[in-house]
Amino acid sequence: MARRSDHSRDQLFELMVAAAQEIITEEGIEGLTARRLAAAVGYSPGSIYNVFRNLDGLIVAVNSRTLDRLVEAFSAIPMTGTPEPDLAALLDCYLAFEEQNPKLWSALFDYDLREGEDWPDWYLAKIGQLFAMAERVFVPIYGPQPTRQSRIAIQTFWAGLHGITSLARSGTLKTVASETPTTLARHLARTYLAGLLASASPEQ
Amino acid sequence: MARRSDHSRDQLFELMVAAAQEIITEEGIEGLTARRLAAAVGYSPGSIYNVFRNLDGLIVAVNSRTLDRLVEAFSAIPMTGTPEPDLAALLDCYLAFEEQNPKLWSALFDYDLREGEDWPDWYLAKIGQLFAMAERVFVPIYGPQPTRQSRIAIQTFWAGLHGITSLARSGTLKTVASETPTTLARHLARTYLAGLLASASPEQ
DNA sequence: AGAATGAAATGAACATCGTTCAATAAATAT
DNA sequence: ATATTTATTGAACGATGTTCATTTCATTCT
Repeated sequence: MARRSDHSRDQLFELMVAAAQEIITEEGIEGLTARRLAAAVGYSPGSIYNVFRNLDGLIVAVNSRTLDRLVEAFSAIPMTGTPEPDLAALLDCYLAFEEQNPKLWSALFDYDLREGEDWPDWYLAKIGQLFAMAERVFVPIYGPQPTRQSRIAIQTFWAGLHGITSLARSGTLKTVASETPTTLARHLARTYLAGLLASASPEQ
Repeated sequence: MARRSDHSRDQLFELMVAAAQEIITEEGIEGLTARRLAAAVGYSPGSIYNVFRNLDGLIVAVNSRTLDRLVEAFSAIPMTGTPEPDLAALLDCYLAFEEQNPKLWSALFDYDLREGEDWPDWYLAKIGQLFAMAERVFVPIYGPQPTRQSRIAIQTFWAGLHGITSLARSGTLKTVASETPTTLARHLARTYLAGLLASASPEQ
């Protein structure tokens, strides 16, 4: 039993990423095991390692596609030029995406690579794209060229947002916070932006 | 070989939590395995399950102690009554604690219980204590009684802070952000507080 | 056509892991 | 001294990710 050539290497890659995505979508990343994926694609466990260095490589591939979809969703948001509604729109898009893809989202942000593995550079660059999209919100404040201040602003806001949603996911927030993540996130957006405008105003 | 009675149940609990804490401190939570811990305390793997329902129970116990130390550190901060320096002091304490206990911190905030397990109520109550300590910062703004607004404020700020440090830990921030987590955290503290004061000011 | 080559696919094997539980031995009660 | 209780064990179970010698097919060469 060998050398079937039912699929090319590229087809096999596609097949496995698609199957992995489906498993994660339905059962979460804990459901993704080598034997389970092998059964799903009709190959043996060993074959996975002909295509990916290890399971982390597969997860990187799945996450990469999720990131692509997120970038796409972000880029579809028109900027009005007024920071408040633009930030709100970005926020709503972010929260909606997370709500519609909870398990894929967890794989994206709650999963740590095994010891010794690192996110590849092209993967991190993709996250950079996400920030570039988001940074458009601050153009009215900092101008069209990204500056140190505008980068700090978007990174801080996004990290803050990530904190709210990740604590909500882990269940920590639920018992400590009386409000929904969405409420907290909107509050953060409004308040943080107000603070930015206050700091960037002529008086100071 | 059985029934040694070298230690009482309580002593055994103490022994195991201490050993687990040491292992986590040095090698992180991945280093904590049943056989490894058993060897460290001089008992068999099975004995762990006479004291704890499973390894998650042990991790809860270790985290609980870390939380106690954090609450203690928080309560040692004197409040001046001016939000800006008070929030800065709280922030510095938080960041210093994390820096001094990186692996214990990860066990506290980066670890998810296995499927089916939940953080016990008394554990979540301890996290509530932490918030109560932090909420003191906003007394000058919202008054001595916790209100919906003051709770939203501290939860949002803390979640935001958590987001910055957790992204930094996972390595995501490093490649995307040009600034250190401390810089972003201080920026968040200043800006968010400015936003709060602007929103709470008479004009609006 | 037939033999040689090369690559794709396998699946048993290895070293782990958390957890269980019948067996055992020591402490205690009778 | 005997019986009872109970703490402790460690082998066993079913998982896990990963490896790699072996197998088998498709291709190429003669």
